[in-house]
Amino acid sequence: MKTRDRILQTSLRLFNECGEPRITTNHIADEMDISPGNLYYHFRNKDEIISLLFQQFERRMDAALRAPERRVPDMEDMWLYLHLVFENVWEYRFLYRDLDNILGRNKKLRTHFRRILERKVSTAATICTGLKDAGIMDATAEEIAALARNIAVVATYWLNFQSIRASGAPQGGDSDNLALGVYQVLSLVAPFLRGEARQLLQKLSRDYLA
Amino acid sequence: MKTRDRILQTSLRLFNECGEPRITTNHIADEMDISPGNLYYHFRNKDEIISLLFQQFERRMDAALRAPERRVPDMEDMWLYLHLVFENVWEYRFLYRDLDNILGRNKKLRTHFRRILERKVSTAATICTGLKDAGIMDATAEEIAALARNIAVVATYWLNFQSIRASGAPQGGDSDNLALGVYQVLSLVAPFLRGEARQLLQKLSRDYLA
DNA sequence: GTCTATATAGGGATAGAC
DNA sequence: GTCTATCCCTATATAGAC
Repeated sequence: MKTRDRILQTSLRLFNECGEPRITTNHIADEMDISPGNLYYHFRNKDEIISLLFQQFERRMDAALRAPERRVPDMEDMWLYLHLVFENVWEYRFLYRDLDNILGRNKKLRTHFRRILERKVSTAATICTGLKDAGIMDATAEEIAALARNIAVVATYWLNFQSIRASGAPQGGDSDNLALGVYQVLSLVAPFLRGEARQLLQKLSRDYLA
Repeated sequence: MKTRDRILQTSLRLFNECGEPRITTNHIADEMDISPGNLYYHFRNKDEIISLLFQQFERRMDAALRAPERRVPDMEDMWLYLHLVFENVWEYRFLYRDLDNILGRNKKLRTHFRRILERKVSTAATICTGLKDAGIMDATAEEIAALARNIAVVATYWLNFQSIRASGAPQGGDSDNLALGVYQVLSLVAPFLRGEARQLLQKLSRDYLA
C-alpha cells in the first residue's frame, strides 16, 4: 500500500482512538515508523490530512443519505438509513468528538458538514412523510418536522453521549452502542406508527438488542 | 470585584465565545489588562480555572435536576426542568463545545459529568413516570426508559446541533435556539400524552415559539 | 498583588542530503 | 520517496523585582 494511503489510514485510526487534537504529525509518523519529513512530503500540513479524511466521510455519508430516494420509503428504509448513518459516524467518530474545534478551523468543512446535517434532517423527514403516505404513520406535518430534527440530533450525537456515559463501565462494547443508537432513534418514530407497525417494531427491537 | 473572580468571569466569557482550546492563559490576561504572571498568582494552571468553572456549572445543574423531587411531577415540572437545563448548558456552553477534549484531560471532571448525564436521564424518567401515574401520560416502562435517554441526548446536544446548522445563517438569535430546544424536547414527550394534555402542549408550544 | 523577564517544552513545518 | 537536522512559533509556567 502506498505511503500516502497508509498515512490517511493511520491518522484516522489514531484520531479515532485519541482525538484529533492530541495526535500530532509526529505521532502519526512515529506510529508508522517513518520520519516527520516524509509525512510532509505527502501532505502539505495536518489540515490537508483531515480534509482528505473528511472527503471520504462525506462521500460515504452522501451515499447513505441518498439511499431512500429511489422509491416509496418504508420501515426497511428507515432501518437501513439508520444503520448506514451510525456506521459512518462510528468510523469517522474523531470528527464528532471535536466537532466545533475541527469545523472552527476550516470554513469549507463547516459548510459541508452543515449540508450533511441538513440532509440528515430532510432525509428523515422524507422517509417519515413516505411512511405517512403509506398509511403506516400518523403525524401532522409539524410533528414530522420536529421528529426529523430529533432523529438527526440523536443519530448525530448518540455515540458521543454513550461514550461519556460508558466511560469506566465494566463492559458493553461499542458495537452494542451502535445497535442501541438505532434502537433509540426507532423509539423516536415508534409512537407515531399505527398499531401493527408499532408491534412489529417492538418485536424487531427486542430481537435486535438481545 | 476581586481579581480572582474577574479571571473566572473573563475566562468563562472567552471560552464560551471562542472555545476553550483556542483561549490561552495569555489571552485571558490580555483581555483583563493584567500580566500572565498575575494570573498564575491566582491559579496554579489553566486546568484549575476550568475545574472551578466546572464546579459552578455542576452546582447549578444539580439544583436544576433536584427541582422535581419534592412532589408529584407534572408538565409544569417538565417545562421548568428543561428551561433550567438549557440555560445552564447555554451559560457553560464551552464545556459542551469541546466535551471529549476537556473531559479527556481530567478524570474527575469526566466522572462528575457522567453523573450529571445519569441524573438528566433519571430525572427525565422520574418526571415521565410521574406524568404516567397522574394519568397524563400513556407509556410502558420500556418506552419511558428510551424516552428519558432521548430527552437527555437532545437536552445535552441541541445547542451544539443548532450552532452548526445556524452558522452562516442571516438571523435567528441564540435565545431562539433555547426556546426551540425546549420545544424539541417537549415534542419528544408529546406523542405519549393523552388528548387534552397534548392539545395543551401544542398550544403552549405555538405561543412559545411565536 | 502585580509586574517584567524568562525558562521550558512541544508541535508544525522546511531544507537539503541521500 | 525518505531521512536527518533544524527552525520558528506559541503556550504553559516560574523567578524575582516592586
